[in-house]
Formats: sequence, structure tokens, C-alpha cells
Amino acid sequence: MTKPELSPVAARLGPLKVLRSTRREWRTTVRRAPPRLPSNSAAGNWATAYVESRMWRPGLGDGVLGVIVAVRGRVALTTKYGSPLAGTPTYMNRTLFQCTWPGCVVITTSCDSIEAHVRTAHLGPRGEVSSSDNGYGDEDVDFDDHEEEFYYTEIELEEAYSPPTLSHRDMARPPHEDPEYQKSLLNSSLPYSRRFASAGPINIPKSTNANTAPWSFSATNVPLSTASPVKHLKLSFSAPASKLPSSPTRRVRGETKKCRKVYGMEHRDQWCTQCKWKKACSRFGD
DNA sequence: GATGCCGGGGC
DNA sequence: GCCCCGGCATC
Ligand SMILES: [Zn+2]
Repeated sequence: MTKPELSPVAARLGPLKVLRSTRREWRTTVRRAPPRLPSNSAAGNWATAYVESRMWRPGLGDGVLGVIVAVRGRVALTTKYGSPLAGTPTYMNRTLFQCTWPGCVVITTSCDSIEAHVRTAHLGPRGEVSSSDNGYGDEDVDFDDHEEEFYYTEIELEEAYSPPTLSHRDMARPPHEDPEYQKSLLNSSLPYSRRFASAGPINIPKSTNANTAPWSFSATNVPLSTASPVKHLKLSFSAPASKLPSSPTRRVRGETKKCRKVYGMEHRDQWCTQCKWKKACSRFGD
């Protein structure tokens, strides 16, 4: 199983709350159509899957990488960065594996994991597959070993746009670790907050214009071999290079003159403290 | 170009 | 906490 080298995906991939299971079997937990999802926005075409973390560093315990969200063909990945486990999400550089068993949206980070999932959850509870060790069933022997390969796909994460430096500024975004946040986005009813700047990449705007989504989604069938029709799903993330015009994220400049304008640079000592610090003026508030 | 100020860094 | 500044949006 080849794992293409991919450039690091910017940590701005996701601000959402990290879902976490206290159970060992969380890996097979799947949610479809979250109960409180507004019916008018996602129209049932919605899936959430826990992402397995085999890459988790020791001491961090079992965890969930994030949540794959698919809404009307747009796919978003939320991650765990910014959480108490903040760190370089190295698993973002790689390929994810998604179960394609009908109705199942389990996603794992390794080929072995998804194969194990398919075997245990779908093909049978036993680690071994079907009839090869029974002595009969000679006809389908050649499919016995890797039948699970038919029931998962690779998902490549790659960067469609890479800012010149994503090393230090772009890596630290405060996560909105609020479970309602995701629904608010989908609902497009999140309350206005002027300090919402750069909150997150998963802007699923109310408009259904597909070009406004930061994620692009494409699927291709790659004939790797005759026996493994692995479907490659590419998730391309576009950093906000072409921003939406006049996002509601930044404070609108008021019309009142502020200290800088009133007193001028030459009387900087007369400015209010906030103006001296290039913060929002506290003397001539809007 | 000037202004306002957010985010971030140094101390 | 205080203080400063880069960079960006806006005027
Ligand atoms: Zn002021």
C-alpha cells in the first residue's frame, strides 16, 4: 500500500470540537445524520465519522483525530489541533482510509486499521476470512485473502494552496471547541460576533455556490490492479487565498476619530493606552 | 498613503 | 500584566 508523500496540511484545517469516546470500541462508532442537525441545511446528505488515531503519541491515550464532515458534496475535516493535545498533527500529512461498506463511514489512519475494521465489523467477527481454511470453497480462493480491500478507499489529504510560511503564525488558531459550533455553521445562524476573525476554515456559507467552499472534492477510479479497485478520494484544501469580500470577521471601522487622528503622531503621549498599543481605542469608542 | 486594530511576541 | 509591532482591512 503506497502512501504518497504529502506536504503538511495547514493546521487551519479545523476548529471544531474533538469528539472523544470513552469506550474502547469507539473505532467502530459511526454517526449518521446527527440528531440535532437542522433538516433544512444538510438534507440528509450528511455523515460524520470518527477518525481513528493509531498515530496517537504515547501517553495521550486513545483519541479521535477529528471529524469528517460531508455536506452536499463538500468535505471538511476537523482536527484536534489546538486542543490540550496540541501539537503537530503529523497524521494530517498522510492518507486516510475510509470504509465503503454501505452505511458505514468509519475512517482510519492506516491501511491495516481499515482492513481490520472491514474484517471485524463487516466481513465477519473472526480475524480470518471466509472459506479458505475450511477446505471447501475452492472457487473463490483467490478472493479470500483480501476481500476487505473492496470495502475501503484511500483518502488523500493534500494542500491545494500553500502559504509561503505556515510555520508559526498559521499554526495557532484558537479552536472553537463547542459542539454547537459545527451545527451553527451548517445552520448559518451563528450569532454575529465581531471578534470572530479567522475563526476557522470550515466556512460552509449559506450560499450554495460550490466555489465558496474551501474544500474541493474529487474522486477518481484508479486501476491499481485488477483485484483492487481502490478508489482514490482527494481532499484538496484551499487556504483562504481569495477571501470572501468583506467578511464579517473584523471590526468595522467606526467613523469617530480616534486618538491617533485627533492628537497626531507628534502627541502620542496624549493617546489613550489602547491606541498607544495599537488596540481598539478606549477613549473614542464607537 | 493613513488609520484602526487584531494577533502575537517580548519582558 | 504592560508594552510594542507586523500585518491586514479599511478609509
Ligand atoms: Zn484612543
